[in-house]
Amino acid sequence: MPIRPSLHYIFCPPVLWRTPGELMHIEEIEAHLVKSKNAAITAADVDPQVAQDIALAPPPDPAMGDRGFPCFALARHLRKSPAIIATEIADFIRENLDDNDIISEVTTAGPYVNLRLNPARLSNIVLGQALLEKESFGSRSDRDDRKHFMVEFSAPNTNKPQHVGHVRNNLIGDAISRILSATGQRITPVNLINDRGIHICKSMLAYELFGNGETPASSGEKGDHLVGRYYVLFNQKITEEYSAWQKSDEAEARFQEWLDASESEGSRETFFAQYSDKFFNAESELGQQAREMLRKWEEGDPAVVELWKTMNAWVIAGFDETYERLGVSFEHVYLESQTYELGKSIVEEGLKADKFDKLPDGAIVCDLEKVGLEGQKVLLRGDGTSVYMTQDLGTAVTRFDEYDLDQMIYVVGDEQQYHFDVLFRILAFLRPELEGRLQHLAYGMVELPEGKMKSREGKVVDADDLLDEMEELARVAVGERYDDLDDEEIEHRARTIGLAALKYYILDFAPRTTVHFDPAQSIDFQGRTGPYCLYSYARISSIERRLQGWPELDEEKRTEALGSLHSELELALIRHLQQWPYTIELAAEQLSPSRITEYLFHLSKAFSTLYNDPQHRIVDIEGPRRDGLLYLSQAVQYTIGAGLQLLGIPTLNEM
RNA sequence: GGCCCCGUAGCUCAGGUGGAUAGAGCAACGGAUUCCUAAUCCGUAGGUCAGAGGUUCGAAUCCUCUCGGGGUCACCA
Repeated sequence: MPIRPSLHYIFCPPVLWRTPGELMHIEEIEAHLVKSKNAAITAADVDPQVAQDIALAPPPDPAMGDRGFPCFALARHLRKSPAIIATEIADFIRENLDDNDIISEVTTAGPYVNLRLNPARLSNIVLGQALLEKESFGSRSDRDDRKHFMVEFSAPNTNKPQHVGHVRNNLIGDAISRILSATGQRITPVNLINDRGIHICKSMLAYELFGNGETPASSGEKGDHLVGRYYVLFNQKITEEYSAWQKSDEAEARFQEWLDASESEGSRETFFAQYSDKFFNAESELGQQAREMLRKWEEGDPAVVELWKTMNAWVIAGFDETYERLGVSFEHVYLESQTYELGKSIVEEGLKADKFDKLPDGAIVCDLEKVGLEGQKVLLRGDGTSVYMTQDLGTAVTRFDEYDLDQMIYVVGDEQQYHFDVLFRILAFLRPELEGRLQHLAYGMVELPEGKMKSREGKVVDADDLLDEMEELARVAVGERYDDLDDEEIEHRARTIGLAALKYYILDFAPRTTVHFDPAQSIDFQGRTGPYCLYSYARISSIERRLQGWPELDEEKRTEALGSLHSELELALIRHLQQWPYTIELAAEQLSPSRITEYLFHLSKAFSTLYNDPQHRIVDIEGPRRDGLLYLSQAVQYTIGAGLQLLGIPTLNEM
């Protein structure tokens, strides 16, 4: 994995253990290597830009060195073979090393130049920084180019409980907020609850018709689940109504009209499948009632508003419980019922500025050719009511104004990519200063073995059920290992382990990936998992207990201890820790928490390997190297803890 | 049909501006515990990176085409 020179990682300068003239930060090591490489290539009379473009990367085998780079690209400029150039460049670097340079060896392997770092120096710098920064190792608290990001995620509808798809959204949004925060940016995480609209009226109507006044209290059911049951019921009822209607003469007439008009050979099934929306809007009795309910809601009809308030309160209380269990939170929660009209004035303003057009029926549209796309987009209906786009335009502008934002990130499924493309273009068209300041973090859908989840049919993996199952599995696993734990401790461990398993599993997929989720066998506690990382962390705690705390040495003894780490397994861990700050940057740059899960597994794995190695049993080792190993373990623990923190996973000292 | 995403080991997935031998987990097979937690470790096996062209010293990665899967193209959200 090459280190990207474009990463502008800047550490807060540690105040301790600095010897004058010594390299002190991880970032300075990288910068020094890049400088040496660039100087040598430039000295060979090559354009500095060419030198800059050649990236340093760890060689395939650590035995070859810490960093290396190829010389192929120089052959063209120097008219010599890459291998000869590599030799000359290696010679130059070697001859120009400072006294006591951290680069301890320069070698070539054919056309590659490889640089080795002095292990004792590397160990002192990397571990020194980790031990100083502790749980915030790799994080920045501030930066010169600090920006204010708002991250919008979750955005549930109040007609049903949340499922795994929402869980993925919640976890990605939460982790990205934490990760960006760790890079020193200012983050405002927000939710936007979709609490109004025809889909909300569906569950309300079903409840009104069939609910018999039951409540979460009377039924003992969580509010969002109760409401979700009526949403499913509504869809059952309308499916029944539709099936019955399909046998009517009128339906037959519609079918014939379609056949004649389209000259298609489609079957009845295809026709009725695609006609269902029209049926809902034009023929359905239930559809008629739902629309009537929406109309009354918009008019402020007291009875409808009262029902709406009651049911939404149930759902939102249910959501709060789920968020609490998941450990995600928001700085501000927007309700669509309070924001859905925000965009109207902005659309009007665009019309006055001649950017939008008015259709004969009064609808205001944007000609998408003006923003580099085709077709047109309705921004406001002819009757003056708003559409999704209206509210998104309004909330975006309002947020930039109210929060003094630099960037806005929407965590929304990739099915809405086109919508956000259009939204961002129209926003930039209206407000040129917003150009490039909005991002859509699009993530793939979560699919079940039997296909897509269907909330309307209740074919979903429910978020609360999933959490329950994870905890139960963890409870069993804990129970198998200990028989002397009190219930409270078992519960605590089961909750943490179950949550770790779920979060790690979900976040280990790159966001773009469509997740194929098999509830029966997807989540494991073995191998590359959250519990695996927790386990490494807990083992280090057990070393601390066994050895009665971490060493506290003076600077000289400590330097000696850290400098005594020299085996391949020890150096492998130190090199992993060296990568940690860059890993956070990379995860932030790519908006991908999976960079963190990946890193944590590799780090935990490297630690487990050392831990199991007979030559590295700390209890069997004495003197400075024992202290060195203890410091190393402590640094690894800080880092695993820091990483899990970015994923929203709490740690355990015993599992 | 237009646009977007994807196709890598039996399964699920990684793979940074193109660089050295394409990785991991699970599953399979074989080992390791008088020991700091076996939710562990070590090893074996498993790949025409969908296919074909092209660019390049060098392609899983960039370009073109083909095939296959998904999404989207509403006055829904």
